[in-house]
Amino acid sequence: MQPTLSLYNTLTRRKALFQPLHAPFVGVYLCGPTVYSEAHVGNARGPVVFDVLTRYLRYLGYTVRYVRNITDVGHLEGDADEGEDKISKRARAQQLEPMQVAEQYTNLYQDHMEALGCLPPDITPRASGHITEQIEMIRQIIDNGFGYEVNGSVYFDVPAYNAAGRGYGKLSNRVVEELLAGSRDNLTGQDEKRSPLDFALWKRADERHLMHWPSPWSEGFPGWHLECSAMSRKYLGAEFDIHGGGLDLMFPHHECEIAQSQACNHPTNEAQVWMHNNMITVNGQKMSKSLGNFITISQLFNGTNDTLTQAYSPMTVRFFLLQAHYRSTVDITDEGLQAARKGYRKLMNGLRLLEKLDAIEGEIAVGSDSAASKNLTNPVEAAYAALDNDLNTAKAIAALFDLLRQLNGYAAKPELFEALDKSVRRAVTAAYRTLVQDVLGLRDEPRASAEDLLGLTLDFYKTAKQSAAKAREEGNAEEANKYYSEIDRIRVALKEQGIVVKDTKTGVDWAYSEE
RNA sequence: GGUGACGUGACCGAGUGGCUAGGUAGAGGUCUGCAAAACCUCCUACAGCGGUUCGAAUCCGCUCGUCACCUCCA
Repeated sequence: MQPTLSLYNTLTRRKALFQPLHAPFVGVYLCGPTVYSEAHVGNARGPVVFDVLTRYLRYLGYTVRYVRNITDVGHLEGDADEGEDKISKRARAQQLEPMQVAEQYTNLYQDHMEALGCLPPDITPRASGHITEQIEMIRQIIDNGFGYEVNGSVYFDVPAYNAAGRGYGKLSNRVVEELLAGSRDNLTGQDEKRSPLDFALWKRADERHLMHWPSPWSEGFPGWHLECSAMSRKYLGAEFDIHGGGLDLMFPHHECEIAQSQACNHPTNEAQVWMHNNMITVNGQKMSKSLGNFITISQLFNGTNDTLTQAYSPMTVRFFLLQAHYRSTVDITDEGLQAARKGYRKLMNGLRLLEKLDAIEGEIAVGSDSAASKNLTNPVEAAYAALDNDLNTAKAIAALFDLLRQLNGYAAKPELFEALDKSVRRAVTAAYRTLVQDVLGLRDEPRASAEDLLGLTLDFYKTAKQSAAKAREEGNAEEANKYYSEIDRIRVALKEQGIVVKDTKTGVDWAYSEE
């Protein structure tokens, strides 16, 4: 397989042709959500981008194993490593089992991701289900001299690691000395850490802590960077192809992940390609839980957020996100979403158009190299080239609109389309479908429910009945019969769909046909 | 303070030395019983100032402005 896809690698700060370590297999890991509250739109960007990435890799012929974890343990709140586990805190407030909270938000998250058109990952590992793997990893880190225990807690020794020439900071472009200089908690006397840069691998649980597990060091819980190193290693190997996440995870989370993995499995950068999607902003400011300026995914779907005037469907949101390149920030606004909705629907109308165009059989071939044919195949090539260029979905979508404009033109003049080379016709309609549905993952969302449409039909039925009755009263039999034949047409048509219209004294109703 | 990113037309948003981005909105037209959709045409911008170059939105410098990471965060 000839590689064509280039990806921007945070580690090298440049784009490079993507070459899997073990083609045709590709291992992809994306940092998933912490399930102690509902996800906001910002949390959806990574999954959507990586969904397109894995879809495209598969389109290119790779066999992908896509892992997206669920963090249901370990992330601490508050300053340093003090404070309660976020999940525990939430659980106490709601009088629920911690795992119940985690389960609830995990399910919600997965429903949202599915609605947004994200195919389920191949593996969705939970941090809580991989405590033994994490303990094993800590043991290795200690054995290799990069971890130390204090009072039942274990910390990663960043200075020792860095002194060994492993390059702490290589991903986020930090220098250990500068980090130390900029550190502000260098005076906290009771801190167990030897260096402010050290981070927890294992924490002893205090009595308020609801989630804890036995370990060689204490009854406690794993540190918050460890799960991804441990789980990615388990399912993808000590070094795999692509690791992704939000830009804000680059430091310290991903930096620490690399350190942990390398402390165990030197030399490795855990993944050969590190990808980071940019943030979603609201009024130019990053959407974040701590700032409180977030729009949850539910709010977006329901329109129940002050910054929104209405609800936006999942596919509108997906299209909105894909209209920007993943490494750019994208500002979420009502206007922007409205524009996205129209664009998305336009694309969907195009999908329906294809059936009409594909039904055109004949051909008065003008050759596949005619100018008209080239005009059609050029945007298709441009779309794939855009995706190959660091997954530029914005540019790919622009190319699709270019193609669509032409197809719409041909729909009005089928004889012109018929005159084109058949293989070209087939190729471009197929490409449109593939790009829109399979690669970008945009599906045709039903605009109206069957029930709503049935209601409309029954309204016409009722009106016709009233008109018929009125005509009969006025002695206009011919007029009345005209209406009755209309009424019968509606009855027969609905019957064919398995619906029986029932005329009752109280009005018109319907039921499923029992035949 | 350290590090990094960005500033594109009414709005969103690609591009990164010469070639129309695209979507939305707006104006005009074609089509049309009315309308919608669609198509055609128009509105053609790159924060400011200097520099490099035959040529810069694109490279360099300065100025102004915005944002991000350095602390949980996708």
